Amino acid sequence: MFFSIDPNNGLAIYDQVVRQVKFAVAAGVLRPTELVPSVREVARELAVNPNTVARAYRQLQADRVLEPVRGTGLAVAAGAPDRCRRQRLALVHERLRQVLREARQSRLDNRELRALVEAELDVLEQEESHE
Amino acid sequence: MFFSIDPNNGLAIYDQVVRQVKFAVAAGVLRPTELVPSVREVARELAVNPNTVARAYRQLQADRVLEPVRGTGLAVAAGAPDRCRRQRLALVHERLRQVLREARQSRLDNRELRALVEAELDVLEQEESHE
Amino acid sequence: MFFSIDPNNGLAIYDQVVRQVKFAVAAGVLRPTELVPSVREVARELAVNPNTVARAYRQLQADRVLEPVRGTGLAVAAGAPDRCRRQRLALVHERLRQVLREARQSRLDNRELRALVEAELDVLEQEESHE
Amino acid sequence: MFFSIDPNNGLAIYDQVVRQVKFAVAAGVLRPTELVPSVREVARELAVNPNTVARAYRQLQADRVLEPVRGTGLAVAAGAPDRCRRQRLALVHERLRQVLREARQSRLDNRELRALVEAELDVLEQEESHE
DNA sequence: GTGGTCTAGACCACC
DNA sequence: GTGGTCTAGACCACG
Repeated sequence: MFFSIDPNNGLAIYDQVVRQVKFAVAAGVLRPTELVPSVREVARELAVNPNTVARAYRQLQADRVLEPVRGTGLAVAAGAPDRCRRQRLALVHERLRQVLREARQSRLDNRELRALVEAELDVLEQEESHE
Repeated sequence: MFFSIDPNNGLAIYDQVVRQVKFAVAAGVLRPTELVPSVREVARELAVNPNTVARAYRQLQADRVLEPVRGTGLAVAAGAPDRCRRQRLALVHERLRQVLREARQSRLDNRELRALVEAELDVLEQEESHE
Repeated sequence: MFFSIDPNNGLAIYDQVVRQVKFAVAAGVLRPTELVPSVREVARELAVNPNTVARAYRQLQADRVLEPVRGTGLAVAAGAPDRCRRQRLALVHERLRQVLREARQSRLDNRELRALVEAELDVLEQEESHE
Repeated sequence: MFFSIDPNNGLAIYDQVVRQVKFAVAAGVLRPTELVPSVREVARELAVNPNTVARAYRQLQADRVLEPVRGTGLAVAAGAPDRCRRQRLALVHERLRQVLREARQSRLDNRELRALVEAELDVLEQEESHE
């Protein structure tokens, strides 16, 4: 599936779902008119309360990423990929900025920060290659 | 002064205070036996409720970074610099990892992520040179 | 219910709650995965401010006795019974030692102290049999 | 000297001083008309703020254990030994009861409690013989 | 409904 | 003046 949740992310679970759906749409993994998995299905897979998924889907409808198809479910909206692509960088940027800002308060200089980033990127790459 | 709070940090205010005190101790800005500014003083400067600062200071006592000097205030504990230095990297790492993990889910590759990081580092540097 | 508070205990209310939860877990009255009564419920029963109970529960989380179940409440943690059993004697010992130390300063000898203890134990037994 | 303070006693420092003076008077270590050491002297010996000792002495005057001798200092009052002897047991009893009450809540039975008390009495005896 | 955070303001003990 | 405790009540996120 598309989603993986980390309860200790700092981000609310419903927000993680929202963001990941947007990422999937931006990346073309989910295409316009395509149906997203049902609230219950996602809830089961993520071992999360259905209300939480429902809330994420509600948010995604408000953001015009999903739209209801009567009697069928929720589908990716027509203009969604564009909107999501535009948001994607901003979403990541925003969080990255907060973290780097704090890192600077901790008196780490740019060199040390770059090293940190590289170390983490390596970890991520390893995780991915193991899958 | 030492502290600056960002309400949209994702982190609770009391947690930001905790982290910044630890950073200050790790960096040697606050030295053992030195008194930290009083709850009321910090609360005034940050325009925050004294209870919020008190909670941060309570947490810092639990973490053995601060210790009470009866009727006088809170002082940096003896072994605190070591403990804080050891924690500093971990604290930053932790948050950085979460953000990068999400960034990868957004299907940005390492090259793009590095560009993002560099862009943000530049922004930070400019901010600092303007001060 | 589990808890009973004595405002003139010398101990802070939140601390009494902390200790009693630990005792209950040590005694097996509260078992792992079991939910503790909610902050609001305990607050109502003890006629105490919810924040006070919340503080106790926060402390118990820091001590890894309780752990959050998102949106559901707080549950007894897996390793908690062991931890609590190990702490139980120490907690009681600690307070007992302080009192006996003072009692000796009052120049009561061991014989008189034992008599005092026996007298109090009798009182307690009577109280309990009356219930 | 008469006094020894334990900052982690749970009891306020000034209260510990009050109680110990009463104990000393009850035991005849301090006799009527005898001068007690000056606030400054006690404060120095206990490494405590003079205001704290002053407060204790104020309390002791209110309790008619000490009385001022103009231009000289504070002396043990005439009826003080009787009053203190009567209070002594009550003071100790009170604290002992609280501790034992908590101990029972921790589900220790009388046998275990007696063992605890004996263990602590032994510790105290050793401490005293070492002095 | 749950806990988490924050605000506002009280009182106390200690220095 | 200091920190510690407690109360009262608000808002939010999550289920």
